[in-house]
Amino acid sequence: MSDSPRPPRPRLPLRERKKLHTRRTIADAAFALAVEHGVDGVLVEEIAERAFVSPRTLSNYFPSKEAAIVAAGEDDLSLLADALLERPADESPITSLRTLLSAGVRGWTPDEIVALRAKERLIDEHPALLPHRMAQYDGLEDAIRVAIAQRMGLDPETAPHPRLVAGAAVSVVKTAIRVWVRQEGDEPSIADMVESGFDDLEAGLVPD
Amino acid sequence: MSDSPRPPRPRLPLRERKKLHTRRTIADAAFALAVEHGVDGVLVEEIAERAFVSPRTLSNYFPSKEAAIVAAGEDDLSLLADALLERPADESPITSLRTLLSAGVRGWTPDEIVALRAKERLIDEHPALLPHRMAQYDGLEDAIRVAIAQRMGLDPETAPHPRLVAGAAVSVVKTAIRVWVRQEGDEPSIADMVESGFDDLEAGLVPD
DNA sequence: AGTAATCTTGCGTCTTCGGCAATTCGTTGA
DNA sequence: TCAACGAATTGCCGAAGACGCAAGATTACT
Repeated sequence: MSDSPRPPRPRLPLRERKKLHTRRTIADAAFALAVEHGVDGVLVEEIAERAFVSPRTLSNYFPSKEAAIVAAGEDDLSLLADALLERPADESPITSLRTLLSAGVRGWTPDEIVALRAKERLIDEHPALLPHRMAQYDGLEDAIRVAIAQRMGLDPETAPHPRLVAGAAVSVVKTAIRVWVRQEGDEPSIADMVESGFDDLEAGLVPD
Repeated sequence: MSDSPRPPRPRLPLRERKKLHTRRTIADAAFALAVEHGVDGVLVEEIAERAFVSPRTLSNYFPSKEAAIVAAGEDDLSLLADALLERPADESPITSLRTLLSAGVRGWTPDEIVALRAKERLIDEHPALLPHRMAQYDGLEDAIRVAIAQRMGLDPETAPHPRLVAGAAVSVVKTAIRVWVRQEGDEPSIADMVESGFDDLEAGLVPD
């Protein structure tokens, strides 16, 4: 373990960090209240109050109550993108993604996992949330696509391959989460499911 | 061409057909007006009027103006599901999907293709529409997943494989559309792109 | 034909979304 | 350190939208 001179992680200016914090606070408040009272049982006013901002400010951060709720617990996509770019240049995209995504998932704390389950249940119960969660997955896909295209020296907009890889990888994560949420206990873990999902992908999706 | 005794396609009762028709009329009106005046340049009242229903009725069909706009031109998922179940039992899911999806896409009329391009542009310009389009793709994925699981005798809820296959197949379609919309001319066709997307998938998504 | 089930609609109400302008807070350069 | 600039927060307010409810119209069933 050499302490490699970590490329200068440009520390965010205070203003940006504050924005991030506000955004998270709002999302967490929205999510907690939604779990407690149901999606339509909570007013944006209440969410704003719990997050110590005005309703007007909440509007600046999220275009809708639903978007705020779903945004809770989302992890930072720029980190994933950075990590993707730092993988060995000769590694295949799928391998990079397998490594990073399964590690990322494995790194979730028990609290985060509990929250995830709650979030899934909430979404199942409130169809109005679903579009926003799907848009979130699409955002993840975007981040992956752009990073992969960059790694491969392709145009992120028009190259099909990075899009496919990103879409498939996101499907693996989505599948792992959805199946995991529906199963009885906590085993197999989400990370295990991500791994086997990638196995399936790399085998060309042939049944068994 | 033997006229195979097509399993009795249960003709929909009048009421259902009427509902379908209303739904389409509303969606088409919403889409047309949105293209013309922009998403926020059109009132639900105007959409309702053009679709010969009351605004209140529009609410019964769609939970939001955005959902109505995006619903325009969506094709019937039950048809795809039926078709999937009618494929030879020994065919692999991926092969079935390749066949049906590329045929489906190839069957789009020029008008539908023009509309598709307009729809994509509209969504690009109006981020509020994106979540709803994503939810649409998720609906397609659901239909595929359930049919595949049924074909394979698996539980649609908890079996990972059908979810993965469905997700990957939808990614192929999504990719084909998005790339096609961004390219200069109309060639290669969307159907060609679907085919090569499946090639890529079946090869395990290895780069070239 | 007559009854039951389902759709449509109008009305009223509550909520949300976002423009605008004033204020507060963070950043930057001297 | 301080001043000047840029950015975020907030209050106010109006325009729409979403939906419960109940009455009337339409379709389905026997």
